[in-house]
Amino acid sequence: MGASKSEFFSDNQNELATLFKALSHPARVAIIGYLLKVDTCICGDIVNELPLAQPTVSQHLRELKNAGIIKGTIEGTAICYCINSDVLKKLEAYFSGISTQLKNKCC
Amino acid sequence: MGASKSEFFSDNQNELATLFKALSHPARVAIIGYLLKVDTCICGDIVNELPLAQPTVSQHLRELKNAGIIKGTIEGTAICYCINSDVLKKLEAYFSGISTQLKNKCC
DNA sequence: TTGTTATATCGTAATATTGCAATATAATAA
DNA sequence: TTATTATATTGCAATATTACGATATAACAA
Repeated sequence: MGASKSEFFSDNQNELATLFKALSHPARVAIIGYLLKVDTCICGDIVNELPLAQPTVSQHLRELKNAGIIKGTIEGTAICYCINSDVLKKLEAYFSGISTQLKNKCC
Repeated sequence: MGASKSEFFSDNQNELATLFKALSHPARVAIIGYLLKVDTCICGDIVNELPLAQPTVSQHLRELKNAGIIKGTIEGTAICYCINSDVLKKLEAYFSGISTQLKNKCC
């Protein structure tokens, strides 16, 4: 097969899985780290930061954008990418919720 | 190609990507949700909770275990799975760290 | 022993991901 | 206009993931 049976799972489960999939490659984790490190959102040098060819970086950026984790707006010749803080707050809430639930467990 | 160039990224980036990959399928998100819901760690009925065949569920459990997100110990005929809270705390810390860094940003 | 129950592994088909060369597009500069 | 620069898209090969039937294993029951 190869295709996930996503129709059998809840919207929330599918949404979370999509976000995690977007973050499931070290290049994309590195992109997030770089966007956090630079002070501004104007950043046209992500390609130079990564050990990958330009089309590959572009593909990774698109996956992060499709998942809603980053936003990109055209800024003249360059494109300005920045983190979508709403989505990352949702993920933070997911894990802090898990942490709360784990407090009373046996292991 | 198909193989990630993980050797070009840091250990931390690769570790995070591995954890996110383990969570990047709705069935595995559902397994985590179920393990949180049940009170005890003795849980031999994960297969019945999911709309997937037994070998498929076993495969998903193995991926979660390989990533270190869950632990499984033999309990007679059944196997007792439970969440590895250390790993989830690491993920919680990752996102709360991001949230802190985002406070001073422009978007 | 044989049967049953719970879970894992094997094998394989369908599909998805990764990476990049080649090429396209789109904005600005000369 | 013709460059140049920045980014995206196309096409394709290599590899990984997903799913499950068939089968194996391992513990316990009769």
